[in-house]
Amino acid sequence: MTVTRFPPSPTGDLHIGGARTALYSWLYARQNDGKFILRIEDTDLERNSKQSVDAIIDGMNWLGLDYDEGPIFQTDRFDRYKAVIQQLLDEGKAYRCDCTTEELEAVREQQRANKEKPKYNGKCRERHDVSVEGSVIRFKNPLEGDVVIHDRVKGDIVINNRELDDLILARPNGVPTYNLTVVVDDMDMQMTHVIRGDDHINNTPRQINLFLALGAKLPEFAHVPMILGDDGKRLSKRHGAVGVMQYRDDGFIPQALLNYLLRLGWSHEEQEIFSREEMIDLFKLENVNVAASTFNTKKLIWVNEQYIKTLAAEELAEHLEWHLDNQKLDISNGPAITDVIEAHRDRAKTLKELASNIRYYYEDFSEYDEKAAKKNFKTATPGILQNLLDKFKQVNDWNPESIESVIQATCEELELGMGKVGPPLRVAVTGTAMSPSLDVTLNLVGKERSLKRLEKAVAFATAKYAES
RNA sequence: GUCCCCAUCGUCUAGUGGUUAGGACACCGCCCUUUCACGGCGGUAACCGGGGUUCGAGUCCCCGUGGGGACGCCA
Repeated sequence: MTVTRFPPSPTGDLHIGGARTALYSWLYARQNDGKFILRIEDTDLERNSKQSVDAIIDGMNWLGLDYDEGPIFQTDRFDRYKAVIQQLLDEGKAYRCDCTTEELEAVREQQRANKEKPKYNGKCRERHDVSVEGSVIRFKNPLEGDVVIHDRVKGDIVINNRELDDLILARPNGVPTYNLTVVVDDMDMQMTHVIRGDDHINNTPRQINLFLALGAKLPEFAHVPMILGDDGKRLSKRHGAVGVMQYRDDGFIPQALLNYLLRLGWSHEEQEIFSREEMIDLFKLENVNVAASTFNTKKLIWVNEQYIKTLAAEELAEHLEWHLDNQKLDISNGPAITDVIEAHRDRAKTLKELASNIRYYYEDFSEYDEKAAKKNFKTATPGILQNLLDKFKQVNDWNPESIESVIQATCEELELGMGKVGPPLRVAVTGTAMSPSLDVTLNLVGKERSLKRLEKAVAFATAKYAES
């Protein structure tokens, strides 16, 4: 069975880069009816935090990347790691080293000065007199020969063992380190595919050597390229949104973000929008691009718009709920939210924007948009609005058609074009210069509210005209 | 510095020896229009450089150059 995993270290939020490798791993598992595991790599006791664990899980949930096992915490598996390390020690595949950090740094300094790659010099490799107290345990990496990674996206990568050094498996306090725990876990969890960022390519040959030393079956490796910020540098906090949840706050639909992330560095013919099912069905590791790609918010926004335009109104309403709540907009007193969504979905780039665009259906406004009022409330306005108001009062069946016919009637009676009547009416009823077509807008605002606002606008415009 | 990875429009990409180098985002123009949008139509814009291989290279090889990554008792 196919088994993949996503193994973040809990030192921060779930980032865009992490979200994408999680997505790829998840897709691969789902596509092959396999298992997707969430593993928390929390062996750096200093830096990891409970909040980060929660943030990562929140992010995974929001994105809908469900896992079949986990979260598994490496800190719960220390006994197992210790046993493996002991086994390596017993078999002479690992050794104790008591070199001090100062010593190590001096060696590296020297190597750098000699224009060499800094690495451990193997001083303790053949010693047998190192005391347990205060010493680390190192892996005896092979000294010669090549390690070949048969990478599913990059192709074969060859690294000579001379480039590698004896990595530390356990700190003096016995806490195991990353490369050891990853290998033990991937071995124990029978990982078939390791899909991760290509910043890990350098770790892979070391891990392969460890797998080999443990007599374990090698998983397949797939290193996906990094995501860069628009300055060409690796994506980081400086490039705007930190965690994935920031995108929720900014009004993105999780599926849209997933869609964007999928297409960033992967493609299928000329398709841009993929449903969840299509993603699972069509994703191929071999189609993942080999080069790093730049994150582009404008395209993400475009993808988001596509989802806002096409998702079922009910589903959109669910996603919108958080934003309504966040913007303190109570929609219990007003038109059905799905109707409002239908009227506004072509006009919003984000859910955040959508939420703020629809306030006037549910709440009265106290002020007109300054520019809109200035531009559209003229000396003739009170008369026009009063004419509309009188006719609207007579309408019993409040619907788009009846509203439209009133507007037409006013235009004819006053011998004015739609361009003279529509804009002031819009400002009067919505307080803004933008809304869907007037028949739809007034219908949603409702008769009672519309009349009240028209009365207020007549008064406002009259007073304003009287001033000058 | 050493090792590894990479290189097609500004950005995401298609392209696997013969194409007018295609699509998408963005940008610009036109149309639609009571506003804001949507939409429709059209346009600008790319094979990093140099050597090979070949009848023929964006595509294969080599060398540069440029970018990214790694070089931790971080993961």
